[in-house]
Amino acid sequence: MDNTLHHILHGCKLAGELRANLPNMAREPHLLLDACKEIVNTFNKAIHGFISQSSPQAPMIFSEDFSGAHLDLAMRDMDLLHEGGHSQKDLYSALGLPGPSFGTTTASGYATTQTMEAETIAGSSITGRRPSDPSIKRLKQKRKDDVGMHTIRVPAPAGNTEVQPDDGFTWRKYGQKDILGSSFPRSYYRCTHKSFYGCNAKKKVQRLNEDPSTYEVTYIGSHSCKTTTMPVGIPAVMQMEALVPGKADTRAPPSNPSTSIHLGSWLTSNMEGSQMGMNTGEHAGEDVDFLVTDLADAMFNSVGSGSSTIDAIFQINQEK
DNA sequence: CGCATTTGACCCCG
DNA sequence: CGGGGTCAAATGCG
Repeated sequence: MDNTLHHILHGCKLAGELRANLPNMAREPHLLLDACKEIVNTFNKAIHGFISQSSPQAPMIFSEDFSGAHLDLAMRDMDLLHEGGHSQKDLYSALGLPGPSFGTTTASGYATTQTMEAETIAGSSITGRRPSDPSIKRLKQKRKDDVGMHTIRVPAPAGNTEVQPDDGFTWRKYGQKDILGSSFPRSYYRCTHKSFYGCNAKKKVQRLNEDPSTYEVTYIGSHSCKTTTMPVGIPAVMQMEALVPGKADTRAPPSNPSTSIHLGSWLTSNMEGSQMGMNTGEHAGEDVDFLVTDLADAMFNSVGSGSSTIDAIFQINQEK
């Protein structure tokens, strides 16, 4: 286990270094690729450590989905982002990966956050409360135990900081609350399709004190409805622009305000989504689910002083 | 008319 | 006991 942890820590370190050098390496795609490759290899070593320790099913989720389909998507979008960039096959061969059949798109992966615990789903959200009937009590709320919470920071759309950013899902507001220590109220949303599909995805949107043009969005639960207004093949979270807190100068130029990628969130959401797709209800993959998420977060969010953003590097060519 | 938002009250947890 | 999360009636809007 020590060895596995060492690999993870090393991978985090490499990711941190990569992050620090991103502005420079952006002009050198092959260096970027090498750095990514090394990080992947390091985490792969960690994965192999887990393979030897945990159930045989769990690593399959990681190795297939992460190394295959998700890199496929990542590279597909990198190609979109980076005109004249490497072909996907080149990238795959450079990474030493077999690569999936090109031309197909992974349809999964639109869930925004990790899986909400079944207990939570069955518990707090449906239970109504009638003041006239004190015998009816709401089931216990879950608060601190919010497994599957994921927070990102999203800038307000250019031109109007009053408008909250759209993440591609349809949300229905169900509450607003003044929060202590915050000059802006917090809004509570749940998936519009909750009633139809039992989709238990929720989010909280909080405008930041220190930067009113930035919203902190906390996603809770996962979308089971898979409904999004975004084009097929582009994860909804990718439509949002994430910020490096306190580093406004690393932001993308304002010409393309809403088309950059928060890769950490994207990885998280994609891996989570595919995990949902293939997990048939057994709990064997749970640990790995968290592992995958944590690794992604570690690589792109937790390392260093803040979240990482790739929009400082690449710009999407909007509408071709 | 149906759906979304607003808003005050309720309830749980720390 | 207070803050945060949720409910649901009232209201708004297309």
